[in-house]
Amino acid sequence: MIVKGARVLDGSANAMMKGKGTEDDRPWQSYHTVYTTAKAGMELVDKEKVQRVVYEMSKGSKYFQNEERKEAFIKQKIDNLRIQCANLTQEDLAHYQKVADRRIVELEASRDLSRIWLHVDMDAFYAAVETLSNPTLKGKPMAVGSMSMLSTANYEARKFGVRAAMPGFIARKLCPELIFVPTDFKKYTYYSDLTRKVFGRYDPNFIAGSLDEAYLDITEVCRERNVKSEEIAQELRAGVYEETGLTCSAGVAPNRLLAKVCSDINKPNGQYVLPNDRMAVMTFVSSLPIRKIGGIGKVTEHILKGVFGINTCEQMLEKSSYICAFFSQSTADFFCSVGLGLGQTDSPQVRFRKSISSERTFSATKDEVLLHKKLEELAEMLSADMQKEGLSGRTLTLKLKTASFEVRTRAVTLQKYISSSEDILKHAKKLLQAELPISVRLIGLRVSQFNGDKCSAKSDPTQKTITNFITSGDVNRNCSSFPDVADHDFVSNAETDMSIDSRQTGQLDWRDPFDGNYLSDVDYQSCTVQKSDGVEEVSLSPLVLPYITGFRN
DNA sequence: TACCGAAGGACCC
DNA sequence: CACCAGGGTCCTTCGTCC
Repeated sequence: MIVKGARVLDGSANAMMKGKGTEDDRPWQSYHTVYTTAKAGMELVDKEKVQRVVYEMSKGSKYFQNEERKEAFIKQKIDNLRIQCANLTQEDLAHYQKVADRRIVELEASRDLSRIWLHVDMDAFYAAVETLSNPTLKGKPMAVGSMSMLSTANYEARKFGVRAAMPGFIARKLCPELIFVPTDFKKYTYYSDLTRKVFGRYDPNFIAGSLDEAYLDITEVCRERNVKSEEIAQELRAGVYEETGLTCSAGVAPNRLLAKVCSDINKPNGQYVLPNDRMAVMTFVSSLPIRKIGGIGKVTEHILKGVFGINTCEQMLEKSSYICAFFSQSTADFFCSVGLGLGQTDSPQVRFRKSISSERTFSATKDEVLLHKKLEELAEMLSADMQKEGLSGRTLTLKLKTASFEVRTRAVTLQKYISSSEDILKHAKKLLQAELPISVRLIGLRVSQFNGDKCSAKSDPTQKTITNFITSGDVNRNCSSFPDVADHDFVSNAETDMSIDSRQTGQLDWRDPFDGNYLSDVDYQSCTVQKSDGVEEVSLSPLVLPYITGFRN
């Protein structure tokens, strides 16, 4: 009965896009890839056609089959969550509503509208650089990358539906005229450095997100020069153009998460300013699709949409009781803060790399001699990179991608720190040996647990333990289950700083256990145990129904 | 129970 | 002709040891 209900829901959720029973006559509509969602410069693309071509080119391949497998897995997860959702009682809901409301009040209290953040994003960076060094490319559809994968495409190519993360052979099908240019990181780094010189004029401590984007705290420049953020953005973009001949887009907002969203709005060669005003932020966020938020990708979008009907950031708040019921606290915090339009506003920290790796794809083989040779090459490449960076580490991870695209990792942690190719190879061989025989299309090696990055936990386990027990997870909240440049930190800055700081200095000043946050954390815990008089009440703690839980059965 | 290591994923560019 | 990268970050779960 309930299951049936869930199916009905399933149908209606997709009905908006699919109409009834299109599964058979238009199968491509259900094949979603990361690169089929609209991007800047793709408004006029015949999406239906692109979908169809991508599907036709992919159908039946090993890659495709693996995608189907993963898709099925997620679909099942969604179904399960739906059922659990339907089983929530009124009391449960009332309880979680209270939890959510309290949390939202706390998050709201942490809102900081005192800083002005600017996010710069170069327009089709790699492609633009290549065009700069080869002007004959101007006006022609071109993409940077290879037949197997594209890093980016210029705007002419995007008109055909060609875009980053799309395999080249599919792109060529969409646009037979497409010119392929191999990637040349040296070139991009050179231009990236030029842009960064400009960024430094406005915020010497800017955060470089990648070669082509950065976050600047322009609060001080605006104040000192008594100019509006809009003018700073304008001037900065002009400066970048002057220094490099490249265009970029900018977004200005009270925090980094929103600034990033804003820089995408008037791309390319444009900017958008979201004023430091609570109402403006709430209005902005109310209609904003969750997928625009950094950290919410294809899967999370599917789940939130499919299970709770959440499409916009505002709906994160409307459904906050469900969110608190089904997700871990850090994840729930992130989602709610998205609904409030909160994001990081603190000053940048120096972040240290935590791992170094290299991996290579080749045509699938199970030839052990060949595999061994690949492994040896990788060990040498990795070792060379490590020497260059002066790194040594004690955890070695072997990564394999099977001929059927399944990814496996196997790791060992050694007593001593290693960096020589001999050491790496020696242990890598053992890891590989244990997996043979196997047919793989990719091998990778990664070293982590570097010498010198004291893991904070070791220094003072006791203190952490206690704090952790009470605050349950705030310590790692650095980024809820969503990686990336730490955009979604919504909670007070001191906390985040800690987890990052402690890592680099090794000498931590654990933040005082006092800021020991929020009663609500206690609440989260207590609701697990709540009414444990009747022993079987293990039910609905958010900790019991975790987010990405494997549901093996 | 607390930690940590290992394995698997989601996401980003 | 050809059939989907590579370099990272972080989160979550699980098993084992104490």
